[in-house]
This record gives sequence, structure tokens and C-alpha cells, in this order.
Amino acid sequence: MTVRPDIDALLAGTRLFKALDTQARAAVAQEMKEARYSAGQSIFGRGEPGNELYMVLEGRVRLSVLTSEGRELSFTHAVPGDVFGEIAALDGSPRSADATALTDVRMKSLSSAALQRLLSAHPALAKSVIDFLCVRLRAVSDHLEDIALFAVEARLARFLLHELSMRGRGQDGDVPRIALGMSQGELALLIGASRPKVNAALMTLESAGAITRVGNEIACDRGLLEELAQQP
Amino acid sequence: MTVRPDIDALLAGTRLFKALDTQARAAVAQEMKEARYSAGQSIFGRGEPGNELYMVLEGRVRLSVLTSEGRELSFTHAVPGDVFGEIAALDGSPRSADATALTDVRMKSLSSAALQRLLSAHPALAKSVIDFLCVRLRAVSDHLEDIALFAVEARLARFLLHELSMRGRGQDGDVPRIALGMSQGELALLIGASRPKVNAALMTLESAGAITRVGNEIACDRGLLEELAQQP
DNA sequence: ATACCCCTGTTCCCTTGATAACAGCCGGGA
DNA sequence: TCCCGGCTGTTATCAAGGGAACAGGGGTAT
Repeated sequence: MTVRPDIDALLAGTRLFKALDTQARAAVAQEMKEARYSAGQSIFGRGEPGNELYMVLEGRVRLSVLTSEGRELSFTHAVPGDVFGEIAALDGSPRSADATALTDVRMKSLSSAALQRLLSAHPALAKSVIDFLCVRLRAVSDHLEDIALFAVEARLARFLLHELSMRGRGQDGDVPRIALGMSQGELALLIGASRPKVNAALMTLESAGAITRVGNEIACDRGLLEELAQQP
Repeated sequence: MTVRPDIDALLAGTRLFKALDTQARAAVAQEMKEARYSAGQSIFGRGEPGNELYMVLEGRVRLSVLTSEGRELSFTHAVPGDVFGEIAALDGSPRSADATALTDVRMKSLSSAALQRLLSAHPALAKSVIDFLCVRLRAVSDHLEDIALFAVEARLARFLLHELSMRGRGQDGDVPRIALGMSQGELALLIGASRPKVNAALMTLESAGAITRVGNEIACDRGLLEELAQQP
């Protein structure tokens, strides 16, 4: 395990802070505090006041909402390098989602007070924040479109393609692979479908030759996936 | 019809520009150009380069997406005082949705070049933009949650409550009313349901006493609507 | 006046997907 | 070692909702 992953490198890789110069990034790094949660723990809940944002160093965090009747939907998972909790930290309103540690998690937190201070001191940060929020908006819009307009199978194909473009390795002509790192149940929450349906969809994609499961990784055929991603 | 609605007043009422001082707002107003479209016309399409944002002065604009198979979903409608097209104008990426004039529309447009210039010149604008994007994000997230987790009837109740809180008049103990200003077909696109289902849901809400239709306005019982908005 | 178009209200059928339930598997802890 | 808990794979049942279809109404243009 990496004992001291380079915080500065992580900040540089994050859309939120990538536009800053090294000096400004050092200022940000200075303000961040270590935060740890263990698997299953709630990091924050919807409706609570939100006084900080987080950057994940290790582990996986579920960002989700839960209705009073117990139905649940995940917006996304935050993995190392990802930032979450930024909305409440930026606008001062209550948390708009629940954050739950899916594994043991190590993070850096940045208080909203420090964030506001940094925003005033480094105008370039504002531009970064705006870009970051635009990316978020496009992601949520895409998610909405997927759930409203496509069947479960196509949603799964779209999810895999999205993961490929985000965290995909497997360069060049090689068959790209994804390490999902989550159960089918978590996948179902992200896709907005029931767990059995997700299982069935995985089987369908597999027999269609669009994916092959090797260990706990998934080898993907981009072309076939893109085809299936269009279907009703 | 208002021949010269006060542009400055509209800008002041817009979240995007409300934090600016009068002088900065005058600078913005200076940069805006009149734009007109007639009912049914496309203003921009998804995937096109986006070089300006718009503020609606008169009329109604549908912001939607369309799949290759012809299924459609509206994200929202822009009405007088609303801004749209800001994402592409801010981040330089292609349009993420289609914009269609539902009625004859009169707008002011602001080029992304001018927007970037204003952002550099007026740091307070950056803060406004960030707040604006946060509001957008919360709205899209809510929409996603509604569609993923609630039945058509509850989604309709939620939509009406949302309209009430946005554009609702009917102050104090009075029964609040909404002028929807759209057909059931448009409403169905916004809610993510079929037109017949929306019709049935309206009937159900009406016989439950949650709404009463008078002319082309809807009188709402907030309490009952909030109750129905929770149901599966 | 007439024809046309778009909107509302409504019905029927059929597909999708949620739910519950159960068996088999694997890994960790007692 | 055995047991337990969580995960995968799979099935049968049932409800929600989409799509097509049609009647009636009101406005507009011819």
C-alpha cells in the first residue's frame, strides 16, 4: 500500500484543482486534513449542513439518495482522485445526497471556509471550479437521460462504456478491461434497476460477446457495447 | 406587451448575474444581443459547438434530448428571466441538449467570448456562476431522483410543487395557482412519462382534491400534493 | 360553413421490470 | 472443521407503464 501517495500529484490530476500553479496547489494541500472512515460508515447524510469537501485517497464512497419508503439510487461512486461533497461546500446549502464508505476509506478534506478563502486568493481556482461543475452537470444529465430513455441492458452497456472512458486502461488495439470493484447489488443502484435484472443483463451482454468476465475484471468489446447502448 | 422590459432588472433577477454591482451589470447588458426565434424553431442542437448563452425575455424554450429511436425527454423549460445554454458557453464543449422554441421567443444572447472577458474583469461574476451551476446541479439531481424512484403520479405532484416554489404566486393562506402554459404532451416529456399516463395522473390528483383546474390554471393544495409526492 | 389540426380524455393490449424466493458458492471466523 | 453471511445465478408472479388507437371539442384558416 502506498504510504504517502503524492498529494500534490493527486490535486494536479483532479479537475477541481488542475488549473492551479504549483504554488497555489501547495496552498490547497496545506489546508487539507486527513479523514478516515471504515467500511459501511456514513460520511454525511442528505439535509445535513455541509462544511467540507473530500478528495478520496484510498477506497470507495457511494453517493446516493434514499426515499422514505426505502428505495435507493446511487448517483456515482467516488474512487481515488475523485472529489465529492463540493456542492454544499460551495453554495452553503445542505447536503444533497448521502455519502457512505463502501470500503475503508482514506481521504483529505477541505473546509468550505478554506475553500472560500482559496477562491478569493486564486482567481484561477474559480475557473477550475466552473469547469468542474460543468463536467458534473453533463454527467448527471447523461445519467438522467440513460435512466429515462434506455432499457436496463442498454444502461448497463452505457455504464461500462462510461467506466472505460473514465478509468479504462488497456491501450491501443488491446481488449480493454474494467475492474468494477463492486457487487451486482451496487451496480444495480448505479444503473437504477433491480439486482436480478442487472444479473440477467450481464448474462445477455456476455452471450452477445460484448463482455467477457475474467476473474473480477470485465473485458469489453467497445464496438459491440456501443451498438447495444443504442437499443431501446 | 412590454416593449422595453428593463434588461437590467431581468439581469438582477437572474442567479447568474444577481451578485454583480450595477456597473458590472451594465457591462453585461452592453454585451448582450437581441435574438428572436419563432414557434417550433430549433435554437441549437446537441453536439453543435456552443458559442453563446441566452436569457429569455418572452416566450418558452424546451431543453430536451432525443434518442436515435425517437424517444424524448425534456430537462426543463426556460421562461422569461431564465438563462440557458450556459454549460457549453462556459466550458467550450458541444451543446449537451437541444433547445427548441415552443412559442415565439425573444431573448438576449451573450457570446462565450464576452462571457470569458466578463469573468476575468469581474471576479464577483465567478461566484455568481458557481452558485448558478450549483442550483442547476441540484435541480438535475432532483429530476433524476424523481424519475428513478417515484411513480408517475408522485412525479406529477413533485413537478407541481416545484413549479409552485419557482413561479408560484398566490401568497399567504390563499390557494396557490399555477399557469402551466404547456400541453399535456409537453408535461409528459418533462415528467418522463407517456401522455395518457399524465392525463390519468392529473385526473387522479384532481379527484383526490390535490388540484382543481380553473381555465388553464391549476389551483393546488400544497399539503395534499406533498403527501402524494411521497408515495411509491 | 367546412375542413383541418391539435389538444384532451379514455380504453386495451402487451412489454418491461420489480419483488420475492431459493439454491449454490466462496471466504472468513469460531 | 463447520457455520454463517454475502454474493451470484435463476425462476415465477404481478404491477406499472408504454404504445396505438379512437372519440369529442375548440380554434383557425380556407
